Amino acid sequence: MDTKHRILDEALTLFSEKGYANVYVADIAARVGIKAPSLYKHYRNKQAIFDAIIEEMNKRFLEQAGALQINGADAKADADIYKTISEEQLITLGNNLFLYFLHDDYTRRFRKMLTIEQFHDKKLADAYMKQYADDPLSYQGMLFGLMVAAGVLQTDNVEIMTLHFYAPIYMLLTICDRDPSREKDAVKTLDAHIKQFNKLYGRSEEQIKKNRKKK
Amino acid sequence: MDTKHRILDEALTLFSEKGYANVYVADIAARVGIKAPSLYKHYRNKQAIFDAIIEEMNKRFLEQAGALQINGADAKADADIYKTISEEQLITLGNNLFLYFLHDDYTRRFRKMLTIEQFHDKKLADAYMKQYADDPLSYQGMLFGLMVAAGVLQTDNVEIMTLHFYAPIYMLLTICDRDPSREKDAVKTLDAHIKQFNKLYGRSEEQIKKNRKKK
DNA sequence: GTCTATAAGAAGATAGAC
DNA sequence: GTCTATCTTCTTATAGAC
Repeated sequence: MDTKHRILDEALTLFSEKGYANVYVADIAARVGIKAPSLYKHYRNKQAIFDAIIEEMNKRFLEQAGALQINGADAKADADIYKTISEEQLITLGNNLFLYFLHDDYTRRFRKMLTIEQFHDKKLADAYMKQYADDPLSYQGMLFGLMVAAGVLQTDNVEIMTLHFYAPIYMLLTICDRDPSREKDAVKTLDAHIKQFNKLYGRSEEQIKKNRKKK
Repeated sequence: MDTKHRILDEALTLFSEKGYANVYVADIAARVGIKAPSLYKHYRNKQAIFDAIIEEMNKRFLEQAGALQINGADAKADADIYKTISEEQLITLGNNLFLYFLHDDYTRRFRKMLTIEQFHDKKLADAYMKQYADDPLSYQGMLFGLMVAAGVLQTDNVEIMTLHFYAPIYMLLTICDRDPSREKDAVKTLDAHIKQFNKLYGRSEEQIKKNRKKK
C-alpha cells in the first residue's frame, strides 16, 4: 500500500477512535512512519484527508450496492436462496451478516467514525442512515416481499415485517460497537430472535419443500 | 436559574450539537452572557463543566428509575394498566413514550451528547447502553412478563418478545435524532409496528375483558 | 518525498483591577 | 462575580535544505 493510501487508512483508524478534532496530523504521520510536514505533500490539509476518507467510503458503499446483501451477487440470486431456505440456514445467514458488519475492519471503522461525526455534518448523518437503516430495510424488504409472494412468509405488511427482522439486528450491532465483550451474548440473542421471527411469520416447512420441488 | 446552572445548560446544548472538542469555553460563556474568564469562578476548567453535566445526568437517570417507565409510578401500577389495555391504548402509550424520548429537551440533548462522546470514554458508552438499551429492555420485559402471566400476551420467550417491541422504537429514535424531518413518518411506522406486534403476540380481546371484570 | 525549523493562530487558563 | 489583558500551550501549516 502506498503512502498516500496508508495515510487514509491510519487516519480512519484514529478518527473512528477519537473523532476528527482529537486527532492531530502529527498522530497520523507517526502511525504512517513519517513526520507531519510530509503529509502535506500528499494532502492539502487535514480536512482533505477527511474528505478523501468520505469519498472512498461512498465508493465502497456503492460497490456494496445494498448494505444487507447476502452474497454480493444480484438480488434475484439472493431471492432464490431465500425462497427455499430452512430455519437453520436463515439463522446462519443472519449470523454471518451480523458478524460481517461487526468485524469487517473497514465497515466497523467507518460506522464508528460516522457515529461520532454525524452531528458535525448533515451529509455524514445521511450516509449513516442510508447505510445502516434505509438500504438494509429496502433490500431486505424486497427479498421478504418475494418470499411472501412465494408463500414462504406470511404477512399483510412487508415493511413492518422487515423492520421486525432488521431492527433487533441493528440494535445488537450498536450494542456490540460500544462494548465488544457483549458479542457472544448478542449472537445468542440473534439466534433466538430469528427463530422467533421464523415462528411468528409462519414459514411452513411444506411450502418450502414445494418450492424446492418446483426448482 | 443561577449562572452556575445556566453554564451547564448552555454547555450541554453546545456539546450535544458539536461535541466536546469543538465547543470553546468562550462559546459557552457567550451564550450565558458573560466572558470566558468569568466561567472559571464557577468551574475549575472545561472538563469540570463536562463532568458536572454527566453527574447531573446520572442523577436524573436514577430519578427516572427505568427508562421506559410509563407513568413514573411504581411498576405494579404500570403492570395493572397493561393487563387491561386495549390495542388503541397500547399504541397511544407507545407513541407518548417515543415522543417523550424524542422531544424532552434534556433527554434529547443528553442522548445526542452521549452518542457523540461515547467512544472517548467507556463510562459514557455504558451510560448510553444502560439508558437506551438495557434498562428499557429490562423494565418492559418485566411488564410483558406480567402480561404473559395474565394471558394478555402469549409467548415462550419474553426476552425476545420485548426485543421485538423495543428494537423498532430504538431504531426509529436514532433515525429521528439524525433527521428530525422524518418524525412524522416514524410515528406512522411506530403505529403500524405496535398493531403488528399486538397481532403477532396474540392479545385476545376476551382475555382482556375477563381481566377487567376481575378488577 | 522526507526532514528540521519555525511561523501563525487557536484555545484554555490565570492575574489582577473593579 | 465580571471584566480586560495576557500567558502558555498546543496544533496546523509553511519554508526551505537534502
